[in-house]
Amino acid sequence: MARAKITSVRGVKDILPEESPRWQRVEALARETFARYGYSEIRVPIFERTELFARSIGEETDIVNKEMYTFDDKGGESLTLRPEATASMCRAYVQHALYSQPGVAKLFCIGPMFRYERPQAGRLRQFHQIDAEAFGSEDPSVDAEVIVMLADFLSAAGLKDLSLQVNNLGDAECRPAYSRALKEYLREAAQGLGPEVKERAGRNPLRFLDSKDPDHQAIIARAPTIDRYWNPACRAHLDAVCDRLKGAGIRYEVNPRLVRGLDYYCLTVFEVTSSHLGAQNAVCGGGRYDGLVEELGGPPTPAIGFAIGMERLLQLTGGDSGESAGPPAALDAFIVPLGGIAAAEAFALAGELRRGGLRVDLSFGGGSMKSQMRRAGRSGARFVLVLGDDEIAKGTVTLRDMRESRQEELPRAEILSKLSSGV
RNA sequence: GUGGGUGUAGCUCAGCGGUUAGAGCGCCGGGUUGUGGCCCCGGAGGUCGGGGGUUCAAAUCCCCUCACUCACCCCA
Repeated sequence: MARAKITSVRGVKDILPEESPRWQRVEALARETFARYGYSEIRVPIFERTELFARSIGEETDIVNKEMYTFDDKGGESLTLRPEATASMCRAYVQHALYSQPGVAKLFCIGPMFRYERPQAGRLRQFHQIDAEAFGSEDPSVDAEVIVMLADFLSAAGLKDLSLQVNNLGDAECRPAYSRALKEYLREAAQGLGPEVKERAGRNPLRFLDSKDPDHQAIIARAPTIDRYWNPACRAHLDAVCDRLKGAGIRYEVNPRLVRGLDYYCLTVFEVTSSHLGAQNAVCGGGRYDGLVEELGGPPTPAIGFAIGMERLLQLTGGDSGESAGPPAALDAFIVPLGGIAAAEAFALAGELRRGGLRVDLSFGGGSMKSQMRRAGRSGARFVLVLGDDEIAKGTVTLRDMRESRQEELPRAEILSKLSSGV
């Protein structure tokens, strides 16, 4: 009898009716908040040419090396499900010449991302991000505004116990010097570690600072930090950002060991973490990427943005257990037909009431009065409309108030106005 | 890709070598010729994740495998 069940793919989740209202609330809050800062929504495709991600995120990153969902379409072209949104937004910015519009282009995008990783707490293969990007200004005030908007949104979402860390990764002038110094230090310090670790430390030394391995912590703690290598411009940029943040009353911490996993970041980077999330504790990460737009064939365009992890954010609101909020949308009325003729009448009545703006459901499949009333009770509707032979003969409907356990018989023509007036 | 934990009803779990595998919740029906919730009664629902082995006998012990989960790498 039962055929083999087809289950969802590893690392992806259904968002069930009882939880989707929470998603909608968060998305609405993001739209409202970002609009107050002058941001407009852009919706970009969830797949792009593989080349786009390879070129923007960086050939040496884990995302490009091992985490992309890449496939050839029927025309033989290599496409990839987006692992992040920034690259697509830059592509769209260039493709549609949004740089020719005046001022800073402020865009946001909400949707699913895909990375082929082993799932764990707070990490899925399909996950969702709220992404905001500001193109066209290198003013540190824009950096600060982006962070203030983020903080505004997170606090409106009700998140507490968050930690905001800020750093400056340097520019084309001072970063290479730091990178060299760190590489040299690691060559010595990482002697006793495995070949794989040493190889990685040599190829991308900054990323080593991100390691959680307890054995690495001592090495990281003694490693040179970038703050000693900042040139005056970078230092001034960070100071200006911090100044604005202080002015806005934002609590933050400068962490000279904060790095990001994508190659395109420069200057300002930041991360928001929570202590209530487990190992994957970043709710949001972001930073400046002044070279990326040009790299993708656009004019030299400074830009900065961030990505918020929706699943992680939602895990921090309303508790993990999640109060089940009952039916998705409370019904105004539930119709119980008794008998075969009544079914057609009930169907028509439901239509009238719905066109009148009410939320109405009805009992399908017949059954005894008792079982249909049970359905009515569980529907959560305040009012039940009973439509049986008696009522049809008289042209009436029995209106029962489920909360008060009272009922009255009304002419059918009066039902809509009666319910619309809210009892 | 690597390591640990867990897989028994829709859900949460008990049973851990011995007749036909259980509970609570949920679901369906009945207790009222046309009235929900509370209560009472009844019912449906399980290849005990899958495969192999040990044994007179396996949900229970062993091996393999798959899934879920947590952690590493890395990131939202």
